[in-house]
Amino acid sequence: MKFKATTIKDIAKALDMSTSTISRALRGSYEISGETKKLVQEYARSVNYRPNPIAQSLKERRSRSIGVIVSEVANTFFSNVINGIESIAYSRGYHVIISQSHESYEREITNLNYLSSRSVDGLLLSLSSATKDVSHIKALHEKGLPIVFYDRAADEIDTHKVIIDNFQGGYTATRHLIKCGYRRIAHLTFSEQLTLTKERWKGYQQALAESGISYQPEYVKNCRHEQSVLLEVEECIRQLLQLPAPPDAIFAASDRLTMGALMALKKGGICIPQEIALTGFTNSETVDLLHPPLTAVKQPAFEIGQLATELLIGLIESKRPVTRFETRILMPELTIRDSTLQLDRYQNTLYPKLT
Amino acid sequence: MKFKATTIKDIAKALDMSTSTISRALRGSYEISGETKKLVQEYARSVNYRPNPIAQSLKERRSRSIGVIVSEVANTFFSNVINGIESIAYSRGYHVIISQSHESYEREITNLNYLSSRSVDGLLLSLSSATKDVSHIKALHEKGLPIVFYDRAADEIDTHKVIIDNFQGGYTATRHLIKCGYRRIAHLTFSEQLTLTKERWKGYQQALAESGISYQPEYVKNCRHEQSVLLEVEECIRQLLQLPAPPDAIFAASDRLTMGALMALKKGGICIPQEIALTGFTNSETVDLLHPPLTAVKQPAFEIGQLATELLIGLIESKRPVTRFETRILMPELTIRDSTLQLDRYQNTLYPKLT
DNA sequence: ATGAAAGCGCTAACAT
DNA sequence: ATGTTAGCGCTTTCAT
Repeated sequence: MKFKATTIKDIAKALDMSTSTISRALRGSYEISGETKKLVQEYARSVNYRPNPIAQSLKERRSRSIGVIVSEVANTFFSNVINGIESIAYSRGYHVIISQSHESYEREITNLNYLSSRSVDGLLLSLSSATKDVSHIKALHEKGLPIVFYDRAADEIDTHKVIIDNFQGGYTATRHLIKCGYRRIAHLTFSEQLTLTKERWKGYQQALAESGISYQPEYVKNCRHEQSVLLEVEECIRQLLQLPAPPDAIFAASDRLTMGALMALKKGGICIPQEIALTGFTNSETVDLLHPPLTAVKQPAFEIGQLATELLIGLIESKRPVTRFETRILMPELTIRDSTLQLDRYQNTLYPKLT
Repeated sequence: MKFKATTIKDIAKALDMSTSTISRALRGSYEISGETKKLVQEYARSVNYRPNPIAQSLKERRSRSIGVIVSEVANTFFSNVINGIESIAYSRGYHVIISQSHESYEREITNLNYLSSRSVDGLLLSLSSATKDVSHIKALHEKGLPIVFYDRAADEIDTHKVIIDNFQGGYTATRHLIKCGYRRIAHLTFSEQLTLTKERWKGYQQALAESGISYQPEYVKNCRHEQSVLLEVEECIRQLLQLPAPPDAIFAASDRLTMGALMALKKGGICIPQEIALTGFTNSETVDLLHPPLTAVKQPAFEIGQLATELLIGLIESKRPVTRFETRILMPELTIRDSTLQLDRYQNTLYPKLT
């Protein structure tokens, strides 16, 4: 069942030369006469010769491939990051190997081990939401494996990072709600150990504080992603609506939470934005087609992938060890649609003017 | 910058044994004494030894990895197929390498060459919509590379295939529209060379014929995916609506066409389903959250991935050449939502009764 | 300008 | 039960 491809040896035999001559001729070495080169290259083409990258990798101790760990490919944010990664990797001659952590710490470790032993030349990493301890990553990094974090980075590891301004994302979304006139704003957060979560949360708090709205801990609900997101979100929303002063708006900190909230509210027959406003992070491409179209913060996923890949390839191809690392911060963007409403009742002077 | 991992040689030196003893001990060969085995295995663990899969691949002429070509990871159908593939591959000890063809014939060829030269043990393939000629695939297949097609298969190549009953999908969707009372049903198709397209189209025709509705070629619009899908679909719909008897319903044959149609109709301010009904193929998970929730045909993407992977691994691990190939046909499922409406005006006897 | 030979890490046929 | 050796396909040093 195995098929055998043409090797350098085959060509050498056919042309009655040595393997080294073939190897050199194929790579255009200056030591080989033009005539021989031409002969070899033409013959190679005629038999459709392809160098065996496995053998090359073994020899050169590099694979010209980079490993990527995403949470889920079935998430628009990550699939667009992948497209960004591929666009750069492809043009620089690298291949991309993708694994999914499915938000599991164990799978993250398994994948990491696989990829590193598989001799990827570098790693593009976004932490799983379950990851609390990053020593497995640190170990690889200290052994010299080039790693670039994207989106969800580990503070403890000093390497290149490409993230977005999560504080700003949380701030802008919340600020928009406040400007619209909402005052009782709930916040759906996820994995507390991710810096990203904390930052978005801080942005939320800052926006509240600036407008003199007091921070209410009971308005903040953490979804641990331990069971079905939808169930978790439903439960959170149920609790929120049972509060003596239920929120008039929700800001969800992730794609899945945003969709979960939309689903849960619909299921509960609650009108958006009339009964409650909703905004959140999402990269969904059909956000305009939803009911209602969602006011949402979108991350520059494609650009994140591109930038991270450029940095990684820089690391891989650097002649001497890199010791100065940079953190690139991209800006998320809020698009206002119909799930948040400019409330007339706040157009007057009852509340502090907001600019 | 490179880091050097522990090799069998290192262990052999440290323990003063031969590399073959180490190799055998590590793989638990019966020829090695329990004592030696234990010693070696413990030492290996203590130095965190990992076999180098590149070297293993080179030696064994297999990589324990399978290549997958999808059109786009950023398409729910394909990302769910990938999840299905991974779930099986993972448990059988295979790794998955994903490439995207982006519906381009050239990229399909490049990826195919890369993957095959990269010594994947087998290939899971879905044709790009631009692929008309499959001789590049045929060549690989004839060389003995195990290939399983999923979803979009090449008729000319005799190998395992996992597809859905596309005829049934087209038939059921159209039939549903007819049952609702729609009579002027348009059909948005894509790449004419794909069998899948033809089958869905046939299903559409059959449903019409059974109800005595004459087939109107001007109701069938082909979108070539040559430019932005949205623009193409918009143009198609514009043409449809300008017909003397514009359609009262649209059946779209692919995910992107369905979303494109929804977008175009919304943009044109046309109400669904009041002014025109819409149904189509889609695997979007947010289909319930759309406005309106779409009546749609969903493909069992996860199962397709699983089944295709099982068949492929069967092929890879088969002792003798497989000559009898099977085509597994899964059933798509129509879910009725709000983008199609039971029209009262057709509840009477004006039109032939439909059961 | 070309060839011979070693070696990347691993496995396995063939000794012993 | 363990060691020796060859070889997977390629690159590269060292001869010639």
